[in-house]
Amino acid sequence: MPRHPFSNTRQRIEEESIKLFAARGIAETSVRDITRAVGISEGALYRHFESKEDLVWQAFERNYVAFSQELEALAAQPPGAREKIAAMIRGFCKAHDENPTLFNFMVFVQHGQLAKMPADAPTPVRVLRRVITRAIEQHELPPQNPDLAAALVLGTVLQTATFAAYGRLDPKLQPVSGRLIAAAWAAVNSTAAAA
Amino acid sequence: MPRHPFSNTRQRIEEESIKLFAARGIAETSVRDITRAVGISEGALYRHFESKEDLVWQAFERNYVAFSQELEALAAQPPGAREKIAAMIRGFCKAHDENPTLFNFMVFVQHGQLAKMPADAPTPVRVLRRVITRAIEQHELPPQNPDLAAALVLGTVLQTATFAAYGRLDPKLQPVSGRLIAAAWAAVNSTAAAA
Amino acid sequence: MPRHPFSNTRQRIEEESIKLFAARGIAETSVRDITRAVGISEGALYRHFESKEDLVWQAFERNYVAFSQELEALAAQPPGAREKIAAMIRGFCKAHDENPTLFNFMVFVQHGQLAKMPADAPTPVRVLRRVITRAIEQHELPPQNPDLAAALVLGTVLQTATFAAYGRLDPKLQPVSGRLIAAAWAAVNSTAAAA
Amino acid sequence: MPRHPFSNTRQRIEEESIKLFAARGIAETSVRDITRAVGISEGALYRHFESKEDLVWQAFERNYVAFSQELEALAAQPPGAREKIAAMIRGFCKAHDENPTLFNFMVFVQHGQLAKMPADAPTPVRVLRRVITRAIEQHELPPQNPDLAAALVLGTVLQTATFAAYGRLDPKLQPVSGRLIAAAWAAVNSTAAAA
DNA sequence: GATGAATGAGAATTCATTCAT
DNA sequence: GATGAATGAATTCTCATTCAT
Repeated sequence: MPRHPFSNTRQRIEEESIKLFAARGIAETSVRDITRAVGISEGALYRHFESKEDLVWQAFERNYVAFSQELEALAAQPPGAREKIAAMIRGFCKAHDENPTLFNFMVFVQHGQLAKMPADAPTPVRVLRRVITRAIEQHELPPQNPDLAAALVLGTVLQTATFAAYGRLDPKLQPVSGRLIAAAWAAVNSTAAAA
Repeated sequence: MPRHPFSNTRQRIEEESIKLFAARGIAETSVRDITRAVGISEGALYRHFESKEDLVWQAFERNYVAFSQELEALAAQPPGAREKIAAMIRGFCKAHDENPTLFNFMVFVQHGQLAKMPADAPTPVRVLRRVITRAIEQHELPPQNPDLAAALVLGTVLQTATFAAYGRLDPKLQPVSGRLIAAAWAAVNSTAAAA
Repeated sequence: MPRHPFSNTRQRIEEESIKLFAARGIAETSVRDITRAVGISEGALYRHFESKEDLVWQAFERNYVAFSQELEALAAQPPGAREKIAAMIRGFCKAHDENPTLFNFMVFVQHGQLAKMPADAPTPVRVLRRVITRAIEQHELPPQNPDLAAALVLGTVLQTATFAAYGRLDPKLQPVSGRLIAAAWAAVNSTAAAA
Repeated sequence: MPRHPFSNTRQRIEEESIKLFAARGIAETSVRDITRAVGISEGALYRHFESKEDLVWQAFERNYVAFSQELEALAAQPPGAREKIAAMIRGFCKAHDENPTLFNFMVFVQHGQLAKMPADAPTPVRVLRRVITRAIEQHELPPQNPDLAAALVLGTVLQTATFAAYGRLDPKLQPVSGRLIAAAWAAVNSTAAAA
């Protein structure tokens, strides 16, 4: 599997794969579909990836790790919990708007790739959870299950992204990131009412 | 291969299909997998469903419509907007807890089945959106994009369900429904801060 | 295989089969197609026929023998060779016009049924050949290969029937039977020119 | 399973297909039969043809067009109507004798392929019909329905080919082409007797 | 690096036939 | 006589992967 610095074929395979995976799903995309989109022969793909599974993984892993690290960096900068969470939500929106296809692939289409991540790798959920746990410890947030709190924040962003993908909302999330931050912050600060 | 004289084969096919679809995905589940799980031959399935696609649709449609109608009924009863939304969230949690597999299939696994629903059929999203639109008109909620508000409510519930499916949260949602209601209500009442 | 005299189910199966066989071909017609056309269950067909193959054979044999015998009778009556051949051609046209579907099934669609006929059974070709052989012996026709002569007569009728089936000619053959007789008689009386 | 590096697999598939189609019929020949005859795997066939239907069509179309064009060329050369028809009949006989299997496939076995030919493509029937129409206009033939006349000529040749295929006549048609020409010419010059 | 024919396993589906009711 | 679910083999076709060139 040579990573030839002067060949962008590998890169193009990954890009086209992500497009097709996001549009139709992984199982519904054949190696033939991919190689045809790239403009290479079927055999050529196997110069760059060991298998289709490997291709899926590579396409996922690199981008997912990069995204997670970016979120991590964003969360590291500001001082308070609210600002950390706000920065992460803005990071989600920015990633989405810059490449909705990649965003949807990473978040919605990847099938079981998440389970292959090493247990200590940074992921958006883990980064978010850590910020929230710390905030609860520091009394910046009321005491609560940090996983549930993470779900509330994440749900705010991801369901909005889903609606955008379905055409039910504007394709751009950044214009509503302020609202999403306010909503998420309100949610994690809410207290259970009597059911 | 016994011929079960008093068993409803069609029903059993649907049930096993939903289990397998929810566990592995639709494309990843073969007709063979299904019929093996049911204990019939592959050909026998086609006595009950015209095609795999038809089976997916039948398994989805009936349950989805029933769920949507239940939500609709729940939203019709109480007077205020907050109580309507609370009733719906409780409905989501109840449906999830009663049959998480079916819930996950309907909400997360169905692939493109939603697009086959007639435009006027009730769906959870449409019911929720209608309640929210009305509430905004009646000044029970601040003025806002009703689709975005619907995403905030839905995201609260569905991301929690996702975390439950991943084992990151308790498998039962009903115990936290009060918290989800509070969070959703806080979210739709929040106001965008400066981004 | 009861041939119940008061049941016409068997008869209806044969009739619908012939229609379907003629329209689509034997291999292209399934038992299900047939039973649906008749309005009975799939299993019921096997009360009347041992197998699909048996059904094809039964549907062919009875009609083919009847047709052959009719031709034989027609050829027996008139005295001269020309009149015998004319009677047979008229018989072909009449059989065609009375039931084109049956005619096409017997002549064009039956696949290998002919080979199952016992070697001494009367068939249109054998009847025709015998008439011609006799005619040559009696010097009513010039000396020639009787099989080739039979082909010339038969080709005249059958190709016309083919064109009728394709809509290239009128669906009725009887109006042109006079012409067909003249053509066939001219053909068997022709002498090979230098090739 | 050897990979024949210098053999034209596509060509061999077509050839074996035609043999099998002519021997058993199209529906009665499975893809498996074909690929076994060729000595390749089933999947390999689909590298060369999109589907079995496509294979049938390709096998038919190319040969049929070639044959039709040859007939057209043969009919174009000689001056008189009789010579044109004679040339065509000789063309039929030559095509038959050179490759009876292909001839039978094109003429008798093809099922519905004819209907796929574009309306303006040359076919043997159209060529023959045109020659006859012209001959009638030029008073080289008595006035008559040109389609019926075409049937008379065609029937002469094709029924002879049928008898040859059934072993009822010599497998070679060219030796009797003179007789066929005389018979066909006599037929189209005959006048309807009283029926 | 690249090609594309070939493989072999497996996919969905059809179908003649059987059989408990 | 009739039903129709069930069978099991066969059919067409797809697909990830290999490999000679």
